[in-house]
Amino acid sequence: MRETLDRVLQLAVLLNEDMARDLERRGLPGSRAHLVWEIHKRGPSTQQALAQALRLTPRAITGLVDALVESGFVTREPHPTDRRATLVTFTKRGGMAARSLERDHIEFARKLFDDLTETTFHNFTRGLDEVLARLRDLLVSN
Amino acid sequence: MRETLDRVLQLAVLLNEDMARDLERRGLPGSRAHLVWEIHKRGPSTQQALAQALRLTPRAITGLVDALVESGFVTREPHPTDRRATLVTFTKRGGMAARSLERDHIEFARKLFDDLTETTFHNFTRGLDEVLARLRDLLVSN
DNA sequence: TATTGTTATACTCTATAACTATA
DNA sequence: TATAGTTATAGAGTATAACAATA
Repeated sequence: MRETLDRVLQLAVLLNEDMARDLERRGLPGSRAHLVWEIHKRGPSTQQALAQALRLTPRAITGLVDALVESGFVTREPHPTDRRATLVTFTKRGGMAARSLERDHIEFARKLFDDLTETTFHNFTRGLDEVLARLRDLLVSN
Repeated sequence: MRETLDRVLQLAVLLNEDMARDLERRGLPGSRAHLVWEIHKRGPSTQQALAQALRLTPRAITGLVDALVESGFVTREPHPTDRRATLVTFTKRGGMAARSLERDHIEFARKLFDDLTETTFHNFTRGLDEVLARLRDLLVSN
């Protein structure tokens, strides 16, 4: 079991490094990509909403949004009904970047799993589901 | 396939968060634990060797070792034949911490996989191996 | 000359606390 | 009063570059 856990951890490390390198090439180092991904999933969002979704402080979001504004991925638009709030919104460039992330994410999944037989893939997915459920249990009762 | 990749990524995130929280409780926040783990695997090591193993700059290792010396996990011992180098070496406390990490790592693997039937576990491990091999291929030819 | 580790400096990401404008 | 976001400040982790001691 220890060997299997070690392999899961190594898979996590390698995926992480690979994605980080890829994102850096796109001009979206580190956490900025998470923010782009979140806006892609949610649409234009207040900074509060983003802070909660990413479990960061509002201050951290301010810094990330500043960086993404500067690099031209998003703009701060006025909230239509609450003048305290801003809606972080994709520019054309930001929207294109997000859609490109999504496409390449799917393409990457295909490359990663395409070699597996249908049975192996199915069994892997099944085991993964059980492990994930078990981990969630462990975290709740931690 | 996209759903399976998403689950792998979520497993990575959850494992990461869980381990980070656990390590912080032991007084080994963030990267210091990686360094302790590496010294545990390698035995007393020069900072150069640690820099290469963790793929960090020598300067980063200096900072991590400083922190571990200050918190009493390691000492810098003179290298027996090379007076430029130091051997980063566990104190009693550091050695105990490393062995405790190892024990809990194994215990965690048991908790995570114990519910799976033998067949499910075997199939999961097998799929994991293939995915890991495939990912290594992709990284080489990136 | 090359290598080991350090000092000096800077950047990113994160946090807490105090503040402004609005609700 | 409470909420959205900012300014001010601090700490961890990382990097590059220049340097001292040693090989």
